[in-house]
Amino acid sequence: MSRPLAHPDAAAVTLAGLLFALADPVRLAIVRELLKSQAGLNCTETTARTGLSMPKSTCSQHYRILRESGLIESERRGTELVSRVRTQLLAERFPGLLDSVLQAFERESRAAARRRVSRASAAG
Amino acid sequence: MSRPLAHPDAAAVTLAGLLFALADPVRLAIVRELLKSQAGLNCTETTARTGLSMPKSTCSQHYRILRESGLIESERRGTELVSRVRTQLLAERFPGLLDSVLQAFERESRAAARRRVSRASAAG
DNA sequence: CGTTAAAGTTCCAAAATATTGAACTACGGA
DNA sequence: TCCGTAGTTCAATATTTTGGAACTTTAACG
Repeated sequence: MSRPLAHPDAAAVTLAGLLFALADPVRLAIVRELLKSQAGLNCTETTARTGLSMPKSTCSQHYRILRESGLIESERRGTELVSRVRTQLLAERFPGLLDSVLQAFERESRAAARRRVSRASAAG
Repeated sequence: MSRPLAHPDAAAVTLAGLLFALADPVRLAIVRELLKSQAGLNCTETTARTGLSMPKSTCSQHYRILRESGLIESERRGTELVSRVRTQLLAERFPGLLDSVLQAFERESRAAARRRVSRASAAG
């Protein structure tokens, strides 16, 4: 568990960094899951909830990238590392950005769900 | 200049694809430059205007990724390939997304400009 | 027509990144 | 103190990106 966790301040958060962090489907899913639970989640829980399966080392890497981009902040609680989305900082630095990405995500999810339904009714 | 250009339709445009395409600083700069010129630009012009220097093969690759993500459409005009941002399709598929990304880009550019100015006045 | 030039594309090797198993560190019980 | 749990780091492997060279296509010029 080693080194102290580095959290960039508002000025150090870059658009390129955020887009890079969000551009990975796994990380986008993690962010979304973190937003759903305002208490924060650890790596293991997130993996479980998103239904993604990945080794701990990969999860750890993704969290590091999310943290270093400024998207999330993490805090040690005993043996685990609990993370939350830095909504306030993000809203301040790039108002509307995270919202619109998540809105797009939801929009896409809804469309996918509709397609599943219509396929099922066509088949049945 | 070989194969016919493939342009995904609205339904085939995915958030992951768009974020991936936008997450590269070079591609983000290209998109921004394309938006500034509503007539469309070719690879060579874009490289010149953005001030980026890259070989043709790299430029071609970036354009292909932008095209396949649905961000831009390209049309052959003689020997060159002219591209435009598919603003309408994007607004339809993911309303507000591109806008907020570009707004964030401008915001960041302005902040960087301010920093340059204040550094210069501190030094002078 | 041939030739030449311009603009991109394709190919492929090298460079850069990402993934992941294994070893390791930290913490909290029993 | 010894175990088990949660994460991190390391190093090897796998994947992706970059860019030079060769190639294709179109146009312009004799």
